[in-house]
Amino acid sequence: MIQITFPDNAVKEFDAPPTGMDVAKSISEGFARNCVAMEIEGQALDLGAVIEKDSAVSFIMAKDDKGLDILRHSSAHVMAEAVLNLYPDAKLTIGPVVEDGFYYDIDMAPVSEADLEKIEAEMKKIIKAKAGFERRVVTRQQAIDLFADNPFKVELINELPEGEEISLYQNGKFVDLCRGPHIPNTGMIKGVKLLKTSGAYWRADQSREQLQRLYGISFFDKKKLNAYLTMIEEAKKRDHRKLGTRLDLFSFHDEAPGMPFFHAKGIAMWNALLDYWRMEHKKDGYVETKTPVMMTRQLWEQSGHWENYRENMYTSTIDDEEYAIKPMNCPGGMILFKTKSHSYKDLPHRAGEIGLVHRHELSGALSGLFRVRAFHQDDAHIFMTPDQIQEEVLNVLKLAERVYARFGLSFHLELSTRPEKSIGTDEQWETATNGLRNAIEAYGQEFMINEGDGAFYGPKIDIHIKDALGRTWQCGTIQLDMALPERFDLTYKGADNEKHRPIMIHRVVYGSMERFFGILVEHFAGKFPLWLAPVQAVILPINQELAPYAKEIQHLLAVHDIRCEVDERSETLKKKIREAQLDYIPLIITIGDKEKEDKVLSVRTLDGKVKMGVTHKEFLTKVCTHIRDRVLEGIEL
RNA sequence: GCCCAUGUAGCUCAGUCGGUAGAGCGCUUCCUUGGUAAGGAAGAGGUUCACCAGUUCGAUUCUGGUCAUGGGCUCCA
Repeated sequence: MIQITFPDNAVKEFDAPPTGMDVAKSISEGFARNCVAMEIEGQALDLGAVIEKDSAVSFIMAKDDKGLDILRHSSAHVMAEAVLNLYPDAKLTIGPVVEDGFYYDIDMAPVSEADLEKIEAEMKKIIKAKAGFERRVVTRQQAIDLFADNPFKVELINELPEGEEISLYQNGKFVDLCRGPHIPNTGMIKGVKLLKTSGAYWRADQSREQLQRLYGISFFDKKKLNAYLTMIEEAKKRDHRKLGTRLDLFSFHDEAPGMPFFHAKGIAMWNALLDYWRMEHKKDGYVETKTPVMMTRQLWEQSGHWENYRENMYTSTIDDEEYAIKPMNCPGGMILFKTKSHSYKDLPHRAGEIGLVHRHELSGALSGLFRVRAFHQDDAHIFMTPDQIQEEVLNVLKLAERVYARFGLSFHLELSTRPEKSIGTDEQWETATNGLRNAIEAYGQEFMINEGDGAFYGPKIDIHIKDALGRTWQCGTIQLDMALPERFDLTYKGADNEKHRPIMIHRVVYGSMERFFGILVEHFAGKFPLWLAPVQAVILPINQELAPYAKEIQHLLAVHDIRCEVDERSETLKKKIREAQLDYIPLIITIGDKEKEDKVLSVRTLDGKVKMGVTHKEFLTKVCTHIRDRVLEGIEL
């Protein structure tokens, strides 16, 4: 007699040791159909496993995250099987589940798009067979013998800790080394798609074998797959590189790889972002500073960058003296701090800098505005006494919250603590880490802790924003620095008339202006809020006689700080409207004789609605207020 | 930096099984003077197909290299 206890404490008895599937079916057939695996004493097991003794059992369902992971892991097996069917010489290595699907690293010839389709078709055959995954436990030697022709698997087997059960999973003829668990049968994979391939090194080690990584995604429900594919399509349509070209915002050129050229319209947006930034920072007591782009080697040696960041720095020799182009703003900030003596009464000292930095990123890492070699950080260095840490960090968090909310971005926080390789005393780290932790707790938002992920010079808080498609991006960061004040011997005079070492934080909110710009393009899909839109209004005269009057109106808007163009081409009104809509211009103003006579405007907004007979005064008041308040939503006239 | 793919007019792309290139949009001019998502016609535009070599009578097309872009890996004091 076996007693099974369910999560709700209900108990069921079985005459003979049941499998998980038996137990699931005893609840109902429908329930069993949605079961993926089960959990006993915190261990995930196949539904096919026999329960030998009285146990508390909970089921992992298709709707659970864990269930989806299991499905995807099984999908990786199916993909591996399909590859082996088509390419018998391929050697499998590892095939884990990742955030967005699964992959399998395989030692084989490079795979093309067409090959991917073939593999996917083969997978569908396997899925149709609805075969189960059979688990088998073997000895280490048996496993090694079985995978004798696959050095990768042998390496993995040899690394398995002594005493660990070595299990194999068989699906059809295909056998793979695997811990499990797996779905009851391949028929549960209702939607699967292979997405892309890439090279990857065995064990992520450049000196090891180059493998082919095949990426795929799968779902229990075909509709979910379609929704996912639609989301990818949507993301492609929003691609900031495409929109950046179409909306005439920025471009890249061979003459400066990884360094964007901003066009007039891009800079209009850029300046709107900066105006806003300056306003928020002034409110919070920041001053703005600027330090040189290029400074001597000596400075970088003092800061430690020459030793630790050299390979990413651009250097140059002038008049027999070595210089480096700054990859970070902090050393310049140190020099600025030292231009005068400081009293504890002046602290905290908040010095902002929109600093242009250059970092020589690997050529293969460059990607639109998201990964560039030259970018502007909305940096600031805050110098303070140790007991000001918590409040200052809290202030930065509140500032970041205001800024992100302005764009309709939510965010979450992650705290990174002391890494193995680090400088400073235990006591310093404790003060610093507690300061950050207390600040987040005072702020009152949940946060993740990344143990050991801090910089070697201090702990940090990273702020990850979430965009309109649900993608997250790390933008803001607040880093405590215990190294630079030491290296530059920064001091302030305390109330005790003694010299003290200030605590310093580096912080950014946008992060990289360029990257944030790119994120905004994708977040808004090019349809920017009015205050940010590169062209806020376009004026369309219905015929050419009205062009001079249209220009008068343009002038009227321009003196009210509205970014405005006139489309005086000899095209039909329909066509000009269509093009203005496709350029996502928030205000489309048509000018005819009526408007001229009555001194009114007809205004079409992005939603396609047209409001006729808006007086000039009414228009200017509403639009200027809307822009001044940086309203996220569309304007109602 | 590594693997794979791509690189043709300002933009999006077609094409040449090796015989010195085409479309749509955009641009210019003309006709149309239009009332809320594409009016019509003509024309210009490629130092000739990213760059440099090689094979060939002949290369944009084949081969090799370089550069750039994209996807990933890696890196991220």
